[in-house]
Amino acid sequence: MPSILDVAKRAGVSPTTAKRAVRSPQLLTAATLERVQRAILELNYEPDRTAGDLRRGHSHTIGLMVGNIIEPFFAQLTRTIAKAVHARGYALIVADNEYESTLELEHLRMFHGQRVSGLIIRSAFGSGNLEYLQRLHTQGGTYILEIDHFLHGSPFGHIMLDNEGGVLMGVQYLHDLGHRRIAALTVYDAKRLQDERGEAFPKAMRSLGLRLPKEYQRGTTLSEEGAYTRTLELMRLKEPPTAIFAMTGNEAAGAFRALKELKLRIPEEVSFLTFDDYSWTSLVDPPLDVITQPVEQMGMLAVKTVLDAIERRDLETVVRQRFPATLIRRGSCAAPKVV
Amino acid sequence: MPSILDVAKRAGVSPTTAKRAVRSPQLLTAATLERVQRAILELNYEPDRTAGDLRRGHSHTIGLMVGNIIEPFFAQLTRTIAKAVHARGYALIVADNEYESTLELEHLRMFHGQRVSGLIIRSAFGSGNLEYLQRLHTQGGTYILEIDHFLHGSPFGHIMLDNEGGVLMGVQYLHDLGHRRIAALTVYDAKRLQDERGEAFPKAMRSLGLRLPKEYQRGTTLSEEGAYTRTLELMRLKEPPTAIFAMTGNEAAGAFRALKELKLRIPEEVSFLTFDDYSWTSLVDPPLDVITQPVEQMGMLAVKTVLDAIERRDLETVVRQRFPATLIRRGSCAAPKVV
DNA sequence: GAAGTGAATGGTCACGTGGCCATCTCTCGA
DNA sequence: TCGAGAGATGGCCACGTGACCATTCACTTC
Repeated sequence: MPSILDVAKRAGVSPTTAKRAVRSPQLLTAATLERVQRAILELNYEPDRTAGDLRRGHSHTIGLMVGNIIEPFFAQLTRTIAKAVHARGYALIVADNEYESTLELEHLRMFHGQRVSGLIIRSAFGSGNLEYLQRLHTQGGTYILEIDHFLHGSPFGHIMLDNEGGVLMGVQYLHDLGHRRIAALTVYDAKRLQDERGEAFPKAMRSLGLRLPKEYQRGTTLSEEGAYTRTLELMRLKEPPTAIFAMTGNEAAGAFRALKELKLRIPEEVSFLTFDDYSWTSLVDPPLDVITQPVEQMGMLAVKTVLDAIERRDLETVVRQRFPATLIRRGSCAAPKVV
Repeated sequence: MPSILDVAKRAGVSPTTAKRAVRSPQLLTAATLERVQRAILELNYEPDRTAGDLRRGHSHTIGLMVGNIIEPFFAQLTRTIAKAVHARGYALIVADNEYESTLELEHLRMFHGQRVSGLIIRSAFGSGNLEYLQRLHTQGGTYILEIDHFLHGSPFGHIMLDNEGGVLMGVQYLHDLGHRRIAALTVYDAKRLQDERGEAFPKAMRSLGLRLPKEYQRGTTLSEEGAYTRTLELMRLKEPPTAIFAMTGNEAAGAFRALKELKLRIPEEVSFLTFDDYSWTSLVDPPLDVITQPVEQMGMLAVKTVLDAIERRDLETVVRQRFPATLIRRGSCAAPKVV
């Protein structure tokens, strides 16, 4: 693999001059510049970034840790972030933690070993790795930004949806349609799991004066399977909810499957509302009412924040930004049947 | 950021001894080993891979280039590959080419700059970057493996679906149900675009003695929008097809939307078959018959192939493997109406 | 007790780059 | 003719590691 030394030799100039053809061409004579550039082309020389990064003590690499790349939310986020990162000349290393802090720690070690200069992370549940992240920041000089979620007591910046506002908007929407028995597919030990939507739901219900029956309050695992099972249970209660509110797109798939299996007509027999506008939500029958996040905006701001901080060499700036949720109505929610 | 020198100093041993605690602990006395390990813990030392890679002349990084991370096929592939790559101690850098060779070239340059030791690539259309890939292989020592598609004249290995077999299986299935007027959503200048499914479809039709009317042969762009428009056109012909066969999951979404808008009942009025089993395909009404790919197997074999070759330092082995497609019947295809 | 042996530890250099300082050459004015 | 100054080019070292060779030391063997 040719190095700048080979280029220099071929062009008949010193290594320093050859380097300048790449990094500060204005310092060279047109003739010299051209000679070096020809040598670069002939040899297909491409600077070795790892060597440069080693010398400069700061890499051109960003780490991205998501929950699960397959979930469309993260896929979209990854894509936006990859694009923005590449546009500024950095490389993106990705990993997913499967919401598991043990696995996450392994990946954090890998990121550390690769000396990423920035890290955008959707943390696993539990604050177990906060200490490691802090060391990565303090000792490792890595700029860290949380996205979609943040750890309790985290000193880092974050970019998130206004979850509380989104949940309230959803509950309000259902309430205004006339629903009183609303069940959410969410976690009810939300404090422990630091799940904002889970915390916001009972609050929103209370603020609208709605009761939350005990039997509605069994939590799910936020998975498709969990939502499927829970929805079956809910709809078989003596007093089933008149509206189901899924807190993630994953859950929506499971819940929708359950409602289909029960042959319940939406929205005539039960209204259905979910977070996340996935491609299928407008294809099913009826198309679903959804609460969406501005994923692209969030991803782009994340990259800008991280790269600006790195390039300013300012690791201390903390950016905390909330984006508003948007409700899209398509017809899966309606006034409940009068009983 | 602490280096192995700091560890050595703290443990009161030479740098060489300290390194051995990390790389070949069996050479050290239990006492020495423990002293060094304590120092490592106290300093949170993590070896700098970029430095090691520079010295060894071979990085612990793999590049993955996909078409578009948002497409579930690629999302799933990325996840499988990321997992397998991490399991063997490598990092994964991802990029998507948006099927555009100009954009792809930029990303290839980035991969080259990062000195990835392996590259798994779903090439963009057109063979424009083949030369660059060959140089990356020959001069750069990068092991290259194509996935899902391969460039005409490519000297590299590839891992792919048996596209011809899959298309034939689909057409045969529809034929056996009694369909004679089958339209595919595909490209018809398949040779130029090197699209195997597009090439296989007319062949499969001929082999079963089926006519392919001229007006069925307008190509699509393999996009959701393209499939939507084309499906509307097809179903408005004087002699519309009795079955629609979408060649990608993307197209399926567009086509399904079009059929829904036309209020055509599936499968009573038109049968619908598609490649790719995406999460929504079983949620819509009716659930769709699909032809699936063993994405996980493909991803895992890809990683094994690439990493084995790298670790054997054998760049010349070429692996070419086809995986069979599977047909899943759910009820979107049935015998055509007798007219 | 000297030489031999093997285990344990230490020293040195190169990988390709970026940053810094040094040198060379040419022009121009006095 | 000479010196100043600027423009152009060159030399050298460090980043943190891996590879290789060198050294030390305790212990065995005759």
